[in-house]
Amino acid sequence: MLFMARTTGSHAGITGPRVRQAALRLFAQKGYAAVSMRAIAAEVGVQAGALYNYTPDKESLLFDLMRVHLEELLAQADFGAEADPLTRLRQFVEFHIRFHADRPDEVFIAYMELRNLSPENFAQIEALRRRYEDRLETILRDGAKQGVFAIEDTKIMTLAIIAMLTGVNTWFRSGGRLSLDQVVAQYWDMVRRAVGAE
Amino acid sequence: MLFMARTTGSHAGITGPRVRQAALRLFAQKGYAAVSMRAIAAEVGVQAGALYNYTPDKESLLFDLMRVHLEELLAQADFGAEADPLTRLRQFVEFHIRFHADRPDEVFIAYMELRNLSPENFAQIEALRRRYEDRLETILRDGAKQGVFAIEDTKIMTLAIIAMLTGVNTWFRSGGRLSLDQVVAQYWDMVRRAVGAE
DNA sequence: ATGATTAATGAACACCCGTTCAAAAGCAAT
DNA sequence: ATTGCTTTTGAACGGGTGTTCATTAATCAT
Repeated sequence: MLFMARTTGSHAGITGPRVRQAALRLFAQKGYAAVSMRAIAAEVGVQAGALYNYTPDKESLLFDLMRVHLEELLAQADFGAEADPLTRLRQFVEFHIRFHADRPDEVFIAYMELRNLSPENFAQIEALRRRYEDRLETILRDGAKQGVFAIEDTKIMTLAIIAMLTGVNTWFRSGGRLSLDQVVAQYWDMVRRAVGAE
Repeated sequence: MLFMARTTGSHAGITGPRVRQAALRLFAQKGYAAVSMRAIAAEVGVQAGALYNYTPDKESLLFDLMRVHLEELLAQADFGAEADPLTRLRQFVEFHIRFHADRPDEVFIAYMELRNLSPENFAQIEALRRRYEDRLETILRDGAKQGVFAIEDTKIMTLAIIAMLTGVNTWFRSGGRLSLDQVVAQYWDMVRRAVGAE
């Protein structure tokens, strides 16, 4: 029993993920404040009370969605410090666009629903986001130091690039006029020029 | 009585703007769905019922704030077609940053609360925004045609530039490390490079 | 089959929502 | 002081909110 997995009496293993998935979809579609716990429960097919087997409260549902999203972002955003800055910047641009295009709902929530977090949770999410921004800024600083980039202020450049890249999510639709490959190529052109490379 | 309590009768000319101002502030701070009509009324200093002398319903309050904001944006965003594209692009960048920095609440609402509009109102706001984007795209197309800019896809470049410039609002604070003049100068550098000018 | 454990129900709690409207209160002109 | 008009009140409407919890149902180990 001590080493036995918790298989006893539950489709909790099924309901739990379904709750998070329903919350993600509804939060992204209607906004956190406009989605009731009863609406989430209805989407899952249970009563509202059952949700509290999987989350202590509504805000934790939102917070966990954001936290997991940003932790995945950080886990995958690894651009080895051995490569040259231009290569690492290209990797960053491609990674950012593809990662975000794959998760439109998570991205939307993580940017739009920050107001609904408690100050403590807000600080945690902001810290994760800051760590991601630092990955890019490190690349830019390395490139500037080596004379590969011509950048006046790496902090501004960092925020400008991320804003530009994240903006793709507001209009890109798979199956539209442009393939994601084309989008990546064009944004890489713009970023490369903006940092003054070549 | 040393302090006159708020009285009734003939304050419409004052109350109306105060309602819109309170709604703007609260919507930007807490989000549309999280702000009650009673909260807006409390900010103004009246009862909730009085608000309905100034708006038919809550959504119209939001819609009018967005509409007026975008109409002002369009009214001021006039870059004469006689100047050369590079000058007009510089004017656009400077105008966009300054106009948006002056109205953080309006900008925030107009980007974040679109979900809370009815389909008809949403379409109207989107049309206004599209007209603004077209002002920039016209500049980019003119410049590309004259060979002043090297742009593969003007539509993408338009959206990328606007996303980059609007991103300033997420971090710029008056009295911070950088003056608005410096911000304008740096973003102009980035945009000029991105479009391949010079 | 029994007992233990877990998950889900459904009702209840206290409170908040947007909106309406008759009544009251203020103002300006007579 | 009275009349006509505008503005606000305050209560009410029907319904929705997040959350709790005793009860019931479902599952698994023995």
